[in-house]
Amino acid sequence: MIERIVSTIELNKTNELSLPAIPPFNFKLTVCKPSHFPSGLETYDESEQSFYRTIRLKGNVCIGLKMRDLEKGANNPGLHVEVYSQNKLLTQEVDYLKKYVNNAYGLNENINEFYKSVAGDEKLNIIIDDLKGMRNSCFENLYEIINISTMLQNTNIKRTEKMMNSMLSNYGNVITYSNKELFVFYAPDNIINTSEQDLRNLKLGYRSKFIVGTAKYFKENKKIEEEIKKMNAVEAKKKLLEVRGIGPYTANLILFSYLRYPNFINFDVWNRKILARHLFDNEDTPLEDLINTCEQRWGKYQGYAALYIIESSFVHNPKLQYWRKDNKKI
DNA sequence: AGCCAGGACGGAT
DNA sequence: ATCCGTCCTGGC
Repeated sequence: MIERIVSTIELNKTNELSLPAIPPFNFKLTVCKPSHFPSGLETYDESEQSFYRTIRLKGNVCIGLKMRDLEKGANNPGLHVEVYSQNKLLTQEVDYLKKYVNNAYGLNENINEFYKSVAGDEKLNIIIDDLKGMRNSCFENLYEIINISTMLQNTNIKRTEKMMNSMLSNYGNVITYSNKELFVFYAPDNIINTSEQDLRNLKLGYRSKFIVGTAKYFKENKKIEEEIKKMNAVEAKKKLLEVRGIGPYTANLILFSYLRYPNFINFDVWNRKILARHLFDNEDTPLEDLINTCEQRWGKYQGYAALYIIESSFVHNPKLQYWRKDNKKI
């Protein structure tokens, strides 16, 4: 499956964690979003009902996670996590990992607040009942989500997948654990000596200079991630837009997915069509009308409302995957 | 062969 | 403040 340009690291199970979630919690839809493209960083095993995901800890430690539903009943839900690594993790590494997973899937967020705030919206509530307990998920750190968004810009998903695969095979790591083989995302250090031309050869196009620039930016601004987390949404957006390669679309994606502000929507052409269909039964609604309607109707939870509508359309429209990859109509 | 889709940018207005 | 040509690749 994976082109082995880098060597594979074999990992063993070294720890198990139980992470409780505030109910309701839908394991499958939280860890494995129907709209997400296959990246090689994660995979869902249907027969085991387990989700495999990799992570690079500070200090360049490659980790594999195997997650399943805690299955403690509706009142006591959560995540069971098996940790695979070369060496046993230090206590602070385990603590970091717990916090990281907790935040990536919003386990401590009370999703009932969103449900309450849109209780009057009948059409949305049909979707909510269907996907109940799904949370926003972003397993990437700031550097990784910027890289992915850069590769999402100005192209279709098929090409994004190709770019990701080239980048991961050339600059990431490959780990094997529990009979799965997955990539681990590269870090700024892995890119810093790469030239724009190297990435152009991998068909990253004009994004090449942004990817190289982002690695340099993170090398020079080591505190950027914690700084942005401390800011409010308006400040964070302003800061993000200063990074070359991040525009309004990418900034909104990061504000919603990664920083978990529930009121931001990334209006790419596909989301635009899905939301316009839901709201107006007309794909070609002007962007301005969409923005205003989402704001009026769902206010501070408009991002979450959009997430439910978008994921729902992927669940119920098998053609959508195909359409999204090839830029065909729904 | 030539045209178009897809975000970000930067220069022009 | 807003508009528009350009960047790059792949698909038609």
